[in-house]
Amino acid sequence: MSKCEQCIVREFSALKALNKDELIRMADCKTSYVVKKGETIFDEGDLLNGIYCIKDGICKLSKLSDNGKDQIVKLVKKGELLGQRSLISEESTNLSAVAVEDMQVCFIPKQEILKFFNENNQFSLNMMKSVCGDLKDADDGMVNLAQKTVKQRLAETLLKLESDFGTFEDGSLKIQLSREEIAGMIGTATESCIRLLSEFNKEGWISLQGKKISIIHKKELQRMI
Amino acid sequence: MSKCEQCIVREFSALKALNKDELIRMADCKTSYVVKKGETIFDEGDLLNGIYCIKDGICKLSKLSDNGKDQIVKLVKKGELLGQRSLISEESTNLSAVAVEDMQVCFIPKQEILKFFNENNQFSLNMMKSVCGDLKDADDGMVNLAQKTVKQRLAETLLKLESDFGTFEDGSLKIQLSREEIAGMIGTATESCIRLLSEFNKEGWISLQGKKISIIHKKELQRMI
DNA sequence: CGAATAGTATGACAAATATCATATTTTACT
DNA sequence: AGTAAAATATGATATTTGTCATACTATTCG
Repeated sequence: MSKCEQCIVREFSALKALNKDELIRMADCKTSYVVKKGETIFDEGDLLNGIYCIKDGICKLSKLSDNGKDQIVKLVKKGELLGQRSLISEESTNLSAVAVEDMQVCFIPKQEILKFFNENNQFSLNMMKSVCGDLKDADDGMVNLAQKTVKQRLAETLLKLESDFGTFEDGSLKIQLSREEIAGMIGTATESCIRLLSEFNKEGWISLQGKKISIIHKKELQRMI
Repeated sequence: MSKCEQCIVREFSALKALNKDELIRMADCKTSYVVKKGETIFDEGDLLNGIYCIKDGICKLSKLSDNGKDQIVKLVKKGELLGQRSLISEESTNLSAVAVEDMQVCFIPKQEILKFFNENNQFSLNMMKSVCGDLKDADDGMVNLAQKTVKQRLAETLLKLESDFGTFEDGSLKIQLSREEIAGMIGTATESCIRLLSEFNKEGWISLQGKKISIIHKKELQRMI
């Protein structure tokens, strides 16, 4: 069993407030495992008995709509926690979490987290801040979905993917999503997403080579948001 | 200065966790005032120095989009708190709050709330739950905006207005919003909203008499969601 | 390696929604 | 009460976006 004390990713989440003793306790009760790309961590409606700490990789939080499309609400990456909302609300999840690339995650049981809430005020505060950050993002997301065009949302999403996940040396986005997943993020039909990507490509704003997407003229994308 | 101890609405929010001493302290430092319909409590970008407790009335939380339209993210009513997100995140607000009907609100300074966070764990937990509830609603809202038609969102919104705010004896919704505000909630153009309301009216699912809206056939509205 | 499958691309068309114009009704105000 | 202003209503039209069909390309798997 690896030690949480030595795990650097805890510094990126509410867990950074935990002291040495708490970290040892957490290491004792956590279970860590690997999630392959495409595998599900939890499904809409599941009752979670704890939260997940993402040691490596990225997953998507999404909700299946009646029309059969998967709306992606958030991408969660290394260092972030997963499942807090459900745990705090004491409800089953409203979203499912699926790995977008291979992941390493640790599961921390509910009882342990509740103890932290009770004994470590800074941990509670951190967690609150993190949820508040999500809320702000979601509110902004609503406004975008309601008031911006698909084209604007695509431009914005591409820019955000670049700033959140970075690029390889060749300039292409490190995070590789399918066209369907990008469509699910911006809330449009897959064909519309593909069409607009082609258009951006023809305009010379981005370049497409298979799944690799590179932003060529960031300014042009920013201008249209 | 009225006593928070005797104010019933505190039971409906995170404030219910406060003990007698804390309530007395809060009563001491709070300021209560009246907000007339249409008046602004705070504006996008304002730095809040505390939170608001709504003693009576309803306000809308909205964000102005570049296209000049106001997207309504949430309606906040009697008993709820306002401004927590901004206070916890220590950021300026991303939303503005405007009274939809005459209101009575109390302002509680930041320092006091922070003290409660530090000394009253149940208060923190309650606050967290409330923010998590907002997050769930926002996530659901995103999926609706992205995946449902304007017609479906209008039907859903009407049903939600009825269940959240109730009806008068004549069956009309207690909360009275302008067509523009309803359009701002469902994320569409005012004309589209008016047109669909007319259509629902002609179908006999709702009835319109000026600003008064009554749901006649709830089942039909539910069926189309 | 080659077939099967999933993913990507594009055209043609349909449906949903926004925009603009204008009429009508309601509300606010002196 | 009477007028100005705002809100509501509706038609005509343009634009955006979705859907369906089909082709092409990449990937997987025996």
